[in-house]
Amino acid sequence: MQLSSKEHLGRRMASPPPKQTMKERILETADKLFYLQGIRAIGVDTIAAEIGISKRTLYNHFPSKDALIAAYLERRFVQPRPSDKPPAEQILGTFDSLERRFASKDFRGCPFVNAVAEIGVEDPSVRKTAVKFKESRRLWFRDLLTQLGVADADALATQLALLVDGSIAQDLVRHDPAMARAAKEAARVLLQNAGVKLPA
Amino acid sequence: MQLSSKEHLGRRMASPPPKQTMKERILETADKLFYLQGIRAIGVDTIAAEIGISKRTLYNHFPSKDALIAAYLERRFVQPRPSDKPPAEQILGTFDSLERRFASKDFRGCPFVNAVAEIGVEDPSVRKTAVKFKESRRLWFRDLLTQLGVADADALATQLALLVDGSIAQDLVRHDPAMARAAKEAARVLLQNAGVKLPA
DNA sequence: CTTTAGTTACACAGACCTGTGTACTTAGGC
DNA sequence: GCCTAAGTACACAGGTCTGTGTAACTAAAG
Repeated sequence: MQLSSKEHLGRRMASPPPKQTMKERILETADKLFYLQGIRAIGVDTIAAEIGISKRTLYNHFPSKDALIAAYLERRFVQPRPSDKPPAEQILGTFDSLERRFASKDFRGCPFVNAVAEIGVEDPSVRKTAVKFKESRRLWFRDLLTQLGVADADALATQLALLVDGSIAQDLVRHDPAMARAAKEAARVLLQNAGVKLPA
Repeated sequence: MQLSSKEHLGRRMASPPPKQTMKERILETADKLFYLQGIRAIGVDTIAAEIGISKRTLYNHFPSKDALIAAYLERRFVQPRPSDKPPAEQILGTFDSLERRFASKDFRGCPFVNAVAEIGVEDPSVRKTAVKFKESRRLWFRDLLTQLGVADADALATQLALLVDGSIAQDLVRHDPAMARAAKEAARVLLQNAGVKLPA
């Protein structure tokens, strides 16, 4: 079950490959379990056991489960990388990548929305992180729409964000990647209606 | 704290006003607490205490918490009543009523989506109920669109459902009724694009 | 009045969970 | 060879949760 003696990661800054820090190993495993099975469903013992470390070690890196949850959500927060593709293509590509993620059996909805549903009432910081994430994606849309010369880029960005979250929620319950295609078609109509010329 | 001696409901079929059956009282309270605070966050003790009954009584009406959860979700499943308003008005009215619900401080997202996020992994029946609900609303949209003579009513119904769930998810994290208005505007564009003539 | 169904009060088993305390081991750095 | 930092093993306190067992009570119906 545990293979702790076989590998000794966790040293600081070995010359070229620092491999993976213990903190990162914990976060990686917590991410997998929290996301796939739910934050409340997973105890710290389960996370430690999955890595093969003692619970004590986990608590030496994170003062509490709440801190681990916060770190999990912060780590999920990734900005989309700037791309040199045409803006319209980037926007519509969002729904293609959603469709790919929906097709995976490991997709379980939006981690931020799920976290709010699970513990949003008793931990307000979770909701704040979720808002930050939602807003960052909305602004990403808005920036691309502005590049396209769309008049009311702000309003349209919100609408596109609705389609993204709608398809995610629908896929969470239906497990149907077609939800991403439906969202893409709707997005296409909204973009065309705003005067954006779309390829093919 | 408990006022059990003051009221003695729970008799069977008194002539005109059966008032409220014990089972219904339990379900009503479970609904409030499960929805507002989360299924996992609320224990059966809390529900019993809130009504002022003993835990034993609760378990005499529901064999397990899982059964209570299932009944809670079934009870949340309400079909929209048939209306004589014009179909387009009914469709857009959906978003107005969403906006009203968002404005309430007691709105906490879609109970079915939340339930799937909370316990969907370990209780597959929850997801099945959620699918049933989502599909019933989609079909309600589809029927109205068919009445409007929309060609691909099925696809458009799916897209409208995405907007509904998207605005609910966004409001869950943002607490912003404007999400409903944004969804309504998007719906308007999609309907017009499908050839539906809209008032005002 | 007696029977019966529903309820209450309360204890408790068994599980699980977060977080801590403690003594031991291991591996580098100097 | 010694020191220090990190991890391990393991017990345990204190809390919560689901579900059950039991004896007493209450009210309605016959």
